[in-house]
Amino acid sequence: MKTATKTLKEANIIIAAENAFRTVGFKNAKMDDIAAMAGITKVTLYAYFQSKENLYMAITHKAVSLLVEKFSKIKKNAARKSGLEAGMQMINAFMNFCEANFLYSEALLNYFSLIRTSNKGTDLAKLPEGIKDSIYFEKMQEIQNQPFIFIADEISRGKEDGSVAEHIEPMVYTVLSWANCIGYIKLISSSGRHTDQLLNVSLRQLKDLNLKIARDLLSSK
Amino acid sequence: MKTATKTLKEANIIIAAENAFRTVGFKNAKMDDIAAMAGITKVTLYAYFQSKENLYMAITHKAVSLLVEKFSKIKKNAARKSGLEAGMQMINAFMNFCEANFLYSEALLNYFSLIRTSNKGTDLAKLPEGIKDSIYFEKMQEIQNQPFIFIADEISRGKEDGSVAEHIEPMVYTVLSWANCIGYIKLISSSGRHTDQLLNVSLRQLKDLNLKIARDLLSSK
Amino acid sequence: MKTATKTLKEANIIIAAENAFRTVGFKNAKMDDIAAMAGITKVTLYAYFQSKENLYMAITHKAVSLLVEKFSKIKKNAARKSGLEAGMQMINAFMNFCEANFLYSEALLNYFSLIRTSNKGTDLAKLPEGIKDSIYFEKMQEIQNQPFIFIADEISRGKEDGSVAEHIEPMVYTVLSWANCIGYIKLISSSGRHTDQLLNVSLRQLKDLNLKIARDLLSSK
Amino acid sequence: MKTATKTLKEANIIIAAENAFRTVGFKNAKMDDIAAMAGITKVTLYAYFQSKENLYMAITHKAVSLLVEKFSKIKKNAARKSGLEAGMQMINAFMNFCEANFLYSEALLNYFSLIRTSNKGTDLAKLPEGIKDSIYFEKMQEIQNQPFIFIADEISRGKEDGSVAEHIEPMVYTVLSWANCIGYIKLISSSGRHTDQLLNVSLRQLKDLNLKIARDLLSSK
DNA sequence: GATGAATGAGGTTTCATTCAT
DNA sequence: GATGAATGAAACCTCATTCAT
Repeated sequence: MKTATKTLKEANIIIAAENAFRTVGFKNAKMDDIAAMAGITKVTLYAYFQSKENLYMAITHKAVSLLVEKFSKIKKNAARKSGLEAGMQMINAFMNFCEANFLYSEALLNYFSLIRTSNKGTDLAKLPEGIKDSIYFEKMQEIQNQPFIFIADEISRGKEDGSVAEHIEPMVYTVLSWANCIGYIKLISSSGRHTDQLLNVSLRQLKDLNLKIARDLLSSK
Repeated sequence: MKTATKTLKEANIIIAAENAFRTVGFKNAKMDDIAAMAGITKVTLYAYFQSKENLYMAITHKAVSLLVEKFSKIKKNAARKSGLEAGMQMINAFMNFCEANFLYSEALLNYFSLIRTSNKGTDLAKLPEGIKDSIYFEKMQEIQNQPFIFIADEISRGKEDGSVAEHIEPMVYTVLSWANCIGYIKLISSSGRHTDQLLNVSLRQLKDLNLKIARDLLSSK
Repeated sequence: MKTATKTLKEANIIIAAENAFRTVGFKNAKMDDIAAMAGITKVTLYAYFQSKENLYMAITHKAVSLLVEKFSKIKKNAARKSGLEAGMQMINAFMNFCEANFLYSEALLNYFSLIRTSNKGTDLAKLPEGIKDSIYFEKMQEIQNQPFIFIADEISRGKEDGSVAEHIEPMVYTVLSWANCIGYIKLISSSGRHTDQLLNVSLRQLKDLNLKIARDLLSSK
Repeated sequence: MKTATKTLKEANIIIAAENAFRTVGFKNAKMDDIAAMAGITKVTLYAYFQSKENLYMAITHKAVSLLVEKFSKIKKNAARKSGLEAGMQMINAFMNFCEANFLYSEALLNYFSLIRTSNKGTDLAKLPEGIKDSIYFEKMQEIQNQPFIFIADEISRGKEDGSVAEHIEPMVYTVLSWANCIGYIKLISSSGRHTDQLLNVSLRQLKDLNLKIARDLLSSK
């Protein structure tokens, strides 16, 4: 099959899988159903993705790719803005991205847990079956740091253009911001019942506060 | 059976399950093995915990209980300290607790995802099998907010004793701090490879920074 | 416990078991329920009857005992009637007994199957667990032939008093009659749907015919 | 799978099950073992037969089918013989069939008990689990009367050709004969110990007598 | 003996994954 | 590559039976 066709088919399958996982969760989603939704057979599904885990990993990879793409666009469009602005835009974009795509944000977090689990010692032996030789797990390891680098780069630029304070270590604050975003995301994920309230706290307020703090931290003299 | 005995046996089983989950992960852990480790039969295991999911939920409940217990002690011991100090101790304790107990912190986060999943609409229909009518899921819903309340209470007290700034809304900053902690925890969980480095960032540095920011935020005039 | 009390308790339990078996069948009846119906604990139930099979065997024993009792009465009351009359009364009584007590008739037949199953070779090794050392199985073996003997005795007497033909071998015709009864019982047991019709055959007609044939056979010169 | 292949595989499984049931009895036979004997997995076994009960019902169905087949052949071969002869051949064949196949005859009788049990009221609610929606139970209901019809047909023909007496109602005497056979079968099933003696009665003698009586009844003017 | 808890054995089910055609 | 059938692993369940107190 020509690569183009193949890529298209893969994309289709991934979309079907996303729908399945989003609707009933990873565990409850059945490979049979995913295949049916993608209009193919289960065996064909396995021809493309060698395991359910790998399929999920493909979604994870897609999520990071999409995020990197967003960051890339921001970088391009914000070339004339300050490093601080560009960085803040990325952080904001990350939060929006996660809010808009619960599945993707869960996939991201799951990936983090995964590499922790697999590294109790130093080897990858403990990786769940289906991940071991997952091609998408390989791919993930290649790009997992890219989003961080995008933000750190802007912070560095900000230090040069004066929008970011001197004493800021780019990667430290990148990771810090990233962590704040993740925490926010994880928390709001538990507020499904009341879409904009958590313990009587307005999520919008929380988000704005989070962004404001990040900005203050970076620019504070 | 006397309640005391029963509770004791449950605790034993939970410990066995924790070991299993910690060692091989939730999915790979076998009910048979857990039962064997607890020195009982699989059937007896099912008599106590009606499903694997419920067993995991019991661990989640234990995790929150332990955390609440810690907070409670801090509250008692810090009666003569400022509200700010007490609150910061709790936040610090939360981070330490999660760092020390990866299983517990994962259980906590998993719980958050779960209640999100179950609330797409308004009903609990989408809950995975085994969670429905899980007694520990019930129990969780009763205590899930307690840790937040502990911290918010201290912040409130801090406003009265002047250690916390006037404009601080206790629950907003509680949730914010909580989110920061979670983000930190989630990130460090992915640093298994290099136990104290993540993207060349020192985790200790990150933690201290996180705490410093929280303290500054709360006390800033 | 005094024997009288014990016997009473046993009888109570057997009645409870009969109800259970009659209502939901042997397999579906639960020892727990039987115990509850008898107003005792399951463990106490086991103290009296060592297994479910043995309990069923006790019912079988009761059934045969009741039948023997009936035959005994008939023998006593028909002392002045001919041997043919007495024998026919017994055969008739057997049919009525089985019709009135589906559970008893099934128990009887089941016993027959059982001793066949256990005798593939020459030993009792293949007996189902719970029968092996069943005290009621022992007892059954002692009385299993009694009903036959009662009938055969009357036929013998009939040969003497001239009501039964000379050439009739008592036990052969006893067994033959017995077989006819069993067949009739077994067949009507499948007519539950239409309580008095089987393949458009009136059961009363069938029964009368059966009796008439038996009588003709025995008395035919 | 092609129907032919499927039927073949089913037949294989049934043979394995027959062996298991014959050897250790229905209750003691394990689905795992039956599967192993059939050279498949337990799961596959369940894919073909949805429950142990259904598997047994399939055997019952096979038994009736085989019997009907025998009757069909007799009918064909005895086209030039009298109705009486043909009918007697069928009755004889039935006895031989049951004698030769204890498992089949037990299955037949069990089926009779079953439909009685299920018809206490008017619904099928009381059927043991695994029988409800059993496809072979359905099938059984379709063919359960066929053997009777075969015999009744021959008796009818006998009335026309004069070999059977005028006053004989075909179905009444069919059922009567059938009952006699069943009774005989059931009795000999309990004679396992002494393969040709029961209460000192020769089984062969009993059988011949049974057949003679049937013939006399049908042909008696 | 009575009680509640535990056990052992095996039936049933669900799926991810693989095989054979 | 596509298809239907099969597999393996483990969850889940029901009960008769037994243990410990």
